[in-house]
Amino acid sequence: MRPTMKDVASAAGVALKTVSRVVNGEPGVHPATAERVRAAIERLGYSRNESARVLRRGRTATIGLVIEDVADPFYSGLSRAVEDVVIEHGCLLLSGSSGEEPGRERELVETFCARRVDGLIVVPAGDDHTYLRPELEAGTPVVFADRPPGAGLDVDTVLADNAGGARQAVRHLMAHGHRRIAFLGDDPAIFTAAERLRGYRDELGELYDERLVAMRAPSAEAVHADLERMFALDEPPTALFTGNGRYTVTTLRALERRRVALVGFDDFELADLLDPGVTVVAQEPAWMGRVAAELLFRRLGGDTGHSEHVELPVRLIVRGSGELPP
Amino acid sequence: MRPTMKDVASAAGVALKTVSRVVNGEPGVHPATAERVRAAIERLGYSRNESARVLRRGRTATIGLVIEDVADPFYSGLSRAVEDVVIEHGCLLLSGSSGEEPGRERELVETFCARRVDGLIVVPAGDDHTYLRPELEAGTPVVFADRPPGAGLDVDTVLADNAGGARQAVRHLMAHGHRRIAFLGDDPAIFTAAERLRGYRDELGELYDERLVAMRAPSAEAVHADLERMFALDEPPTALFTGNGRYTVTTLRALERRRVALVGFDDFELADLLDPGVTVVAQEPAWMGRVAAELLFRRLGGDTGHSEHVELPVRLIVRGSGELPP
DNA sequence: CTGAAAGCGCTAACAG
DNA sequence: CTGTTAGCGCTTTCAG
Repeated sequence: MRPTMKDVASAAGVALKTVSRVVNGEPGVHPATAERVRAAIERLGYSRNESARVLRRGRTATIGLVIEDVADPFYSGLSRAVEDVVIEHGCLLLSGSSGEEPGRERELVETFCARRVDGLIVVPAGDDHTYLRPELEAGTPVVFADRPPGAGLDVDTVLADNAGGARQAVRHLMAHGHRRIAFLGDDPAIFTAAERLRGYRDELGELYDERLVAMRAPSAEAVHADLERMFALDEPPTALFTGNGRYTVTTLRALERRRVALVGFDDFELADLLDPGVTVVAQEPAWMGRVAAELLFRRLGGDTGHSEHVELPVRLIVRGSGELPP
Repeated sequence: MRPTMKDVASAAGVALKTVSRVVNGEPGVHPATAERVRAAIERLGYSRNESARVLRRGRTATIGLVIEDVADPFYSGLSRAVEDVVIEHGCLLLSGSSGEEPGRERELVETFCARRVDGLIVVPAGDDHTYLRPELEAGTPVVFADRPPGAGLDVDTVLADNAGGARQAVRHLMAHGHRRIAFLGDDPAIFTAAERLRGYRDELGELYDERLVAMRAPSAEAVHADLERMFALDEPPTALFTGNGRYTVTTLRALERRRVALVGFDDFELADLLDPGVTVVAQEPAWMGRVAAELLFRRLGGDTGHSEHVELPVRLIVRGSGELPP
């Protein structure tokens, strides 16, 4: 089996505690003794068992991250930023993808909690988070990112200005002469989709027409069908506003080479290389991840103030598709 | 503090061990007793402390994954697949990005090992992995993915057919009449880059001209400069072969709207929407991740056969850019 | 069917 | 400067 501190201790002819001191760089060990211990460690190939340490100290130095899907560029960008902050703080990251399934989200969170992660960053899939109550009461800080928790939970949140971004997109298209602007977005059960719809609707005001709205999961078939339906209207849309990165891409594919004005929510790689370049309302996933992680570590550092609600601005990037005339 | 098994035991008026039996679904507990225990668990909000369990049982039910960068679509696709397999096996995934730095790779691996992960999947950044020796001797299975370990380490590997893919790309361009085919790739210190160069060179044979080869990190400036240099030659290239996804994108950007035949290694989203569509040699990161993870779990299941070396095929996807005439 | 005791490998508290 | 002791919360072993 693997050598333990006890083995190192007898190999070096010292007490267990002395080895512990050397391993943890605690002061008060004679240099010569320390050297003997280090030699024994080297010789036996000893490495501290963190599990035992965790059990004794009560902190795992581990953060849990639940996102929707690591393979989605938005979330992988967020993950990487979280990871960087976590490492800076000498911790490790346990992460999992919920796949937009509330049950999976809950399982992941509960498994992370059973492992006693020191803190949790969650992009929720569901809208009932009462199951987190005991964990919060036990003192585990939790930060929700991208989407808020279900009702009745008072935790820190880091969200983007979804409604404001949607307003900006619509305003931009209207400034370029459009009056018939369609919105293609995800199921409004998803917070961000609902918020973007709200912004779209608010900005359009009188011009709002529900026939120009389609909200469901962005399959190629769904998007194709929705576009066909809208373009067959008496007054078809002259511009499109797509509700997220995946929607934008699916829509561009469905449009084939038809040139229709388009603004998408979320930036994506190569948006600039398409013809025309795709005008987008860009979020910064890495920024969101970093802010959420830093907030979490502030809580871990002892900040027990009121829950904070950060709203990250978004910005319009003009590239051509949003400036096409009606 | 949090309730422990002991607390549950006294609340239910049974012994510690009985609670343990109920929590673990072990047989041999009277239904009525079990019910009392479950009620106490519910009432106290008890959840088992996995750290203590791990310490006692010696298995963490955790797999470590070291990749280059989660934010890179290739690795995030691989990650997601690994994660799925890991979850299927009731385990959790600890992951980290090396950022192509050997030191960071080693730190991550060692930290994972100190946490006693049950197994490790590594996309190495460095080429010396002797530091893994003690871990391997302790019986921790390790699978290398995408790139092999440094000399002297006999472990399982899952690699793509890099050289074959490069040969395929070159053959395709030659079949379309090209004789001056440039190669833009990463630093050949990176295994995949070196292998692709090898395939490119082999296939070109007599036509190989080192002036048409540029290998370094794909910054916009570097690629721009390399292209300028090559296009200024007496016999400039009529086609380009780019060594990975990031290189392809950087090169497309540097080319602006110049139409040059191009085949890229790695597929990427929107390759089909560009004009012309980008012909690529595609790998399947999710497949690689799944194969690596399944191999790892076979080892964890007790398979102690010789180390395996899986080579995953790649496939050419024809979209237009690779079929442009000289 | 139930329980008491030992101990996983480490750190905290306190002596020497 | 060094060592001893107790115990983190659980599972394992063995005894009722």
